Amino acid sequence: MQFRAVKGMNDILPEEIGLWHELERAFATTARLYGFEEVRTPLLEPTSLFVRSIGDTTDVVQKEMYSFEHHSEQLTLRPEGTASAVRAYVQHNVNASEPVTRWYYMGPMYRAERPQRGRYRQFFQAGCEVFGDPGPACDAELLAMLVGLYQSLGIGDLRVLVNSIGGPESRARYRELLLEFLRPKAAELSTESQSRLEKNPLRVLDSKSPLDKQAIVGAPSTIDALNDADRAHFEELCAQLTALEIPFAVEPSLVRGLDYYSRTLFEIQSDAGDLGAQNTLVGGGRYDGLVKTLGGPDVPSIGFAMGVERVLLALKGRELGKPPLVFIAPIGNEAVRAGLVLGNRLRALGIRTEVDGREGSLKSKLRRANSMGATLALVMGEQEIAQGTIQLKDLAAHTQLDVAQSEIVQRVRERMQAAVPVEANS
RNA sequence: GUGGGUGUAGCUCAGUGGCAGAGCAUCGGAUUGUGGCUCCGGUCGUCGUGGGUUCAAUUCCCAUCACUCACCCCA
Repeated sequence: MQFRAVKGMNDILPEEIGLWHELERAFATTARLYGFEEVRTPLLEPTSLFVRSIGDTTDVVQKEMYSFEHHSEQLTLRPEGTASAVRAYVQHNVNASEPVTRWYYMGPMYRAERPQRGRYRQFFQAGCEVFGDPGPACDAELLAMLVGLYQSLGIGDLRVLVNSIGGPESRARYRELLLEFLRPKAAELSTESQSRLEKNPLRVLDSKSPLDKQAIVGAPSTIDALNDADRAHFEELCAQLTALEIPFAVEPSLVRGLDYYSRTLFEIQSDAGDLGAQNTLVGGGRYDGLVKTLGGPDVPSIGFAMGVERVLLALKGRELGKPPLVFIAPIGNEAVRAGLVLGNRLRALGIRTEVDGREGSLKSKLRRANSMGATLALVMGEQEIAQGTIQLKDLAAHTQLDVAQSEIVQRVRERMQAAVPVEANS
């Protein structure tokens, strides 16, 4: 019996982990730079948390959650991060100790969708949430942060899309406007859209069905239905983005699928790298009513989540240098024992070291040293042991010299000092 | 849930109704103990699985499973 990873869940092998580390570090560094602090919440939450926050008419809740019962508790593997963050924010009364809270998180999410490029059943999200700031300044700042992050990673072809669906009042009004527009055309819509027309008419807007695209031509835009306060919020956001010199487009068809959003919605897309049809790197928006919905105080909030695998796809093709390494090649038992001791002395100095204790020819060991991208090789054979030396080989320069055993650590340290520390690119 | 594509060596893929192939990787040799390039050689396969047609199936047919891309939806 040959075991395989569960469908839609991927192993991340050492070959690709370097890019993950780079992205994780870049995201965390950027988020901290903007005043965010990390939170880690459980992967498992009460099922009702997601039903309440995401909405029971959404696809995520209706057919994509990994839910089960354990000792008569209904539990779900988190399909997204915002609900958990809000739950933790409310549970710990965070609003009582500070007026504004900025959190970031990273971790796996679970949705039982049909996998394809850029969409997996276990996938990683990196996200930020701001509690207690009604915006629009923090809305603009989030977008500035994201654009800066992607640019610093070298991802090109960025498209920043923004929209506003307004608060509850504007949203209700828009719903009616849209229904008035669509009802006469109901027969022209795709069957999916027909069935959800009355339940969730906004979803028709971002349908990719040609029928629906045709039908919504000339439809009222969400912007048209905004009340004065919502409109002022959105217009100021646009002005701030312009001031920050962030190119953006107002996209009236941008309506997020999760029910909790209000006012600002945004999305950043790219066609860089190997991204397939799933070209949305990050999506987010404001959810001013969610904290209250989940039993907390009336605190306005905004957040985003980016798909880590998608950002990685956008980066694909980039090579990372291997971290510097000292490769110890001892021949014979006596040399291997000495090599083990030497290896630990070097590691104690923070020098990444591999000891090749295998039986085998020196040639095979040096071949491995080379394929590992080692900076230095230390040859310890009969000859060296006999004369109390170790041969220090510089793999790149093709030079070698015999060094007394008593001096080898010092010599290696001098050679490796120029090299980048292990953490920097591993 | 719907539709398309692909399953042959560790990887990327050729190929044929009649002995199973290449490149890369790996291992060894050319150099008794010296890596990158070069040259020579070796190892590695139930040709996804099950059934059918046939003297003969990896090839043709049917089924099935897996992977993959796209739709839906989403990050």
